[in-house]
Amino acid sequence: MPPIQQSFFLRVYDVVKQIPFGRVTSYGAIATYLGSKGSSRMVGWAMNHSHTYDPSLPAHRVVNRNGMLTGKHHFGMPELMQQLLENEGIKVVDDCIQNFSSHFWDPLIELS
DNA sequence: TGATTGACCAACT
DNA sequence: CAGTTGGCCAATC
Repeated sequence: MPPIQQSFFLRVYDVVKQIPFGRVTSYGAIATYLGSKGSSRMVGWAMNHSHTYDPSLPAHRVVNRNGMLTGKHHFGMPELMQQLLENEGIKVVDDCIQNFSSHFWDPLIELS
């Protein structure tokens, strides 16, 4: 799939949309896939307004590099993010995804 | 129109 | 070993 030659923003959304069910990825992985690992902060910012652009974006499948649900507080209800992840078969304990490596979905590999 | 910030990450002190 | 800093891009103050 040819990468969308749009703003950083839209490319982030494009990647997030392609995250498979029951899988998760990290901000840094997305940023690296887009070519700039330094812009991982941007990814987070983009997700902040993700619902404004497209409410259907699976933002709950994007966590930080440690598998910690740092952005859970942005889902309206902090419990919602964990709820959605567990609904996909992902175990979350203390805001951390258990067996994170197994659920990790790397756009660098999967979208190569 | 400059300065600040943001759901991050890695490197450096 | 923990706290700080630089980096990246876009939006808000």
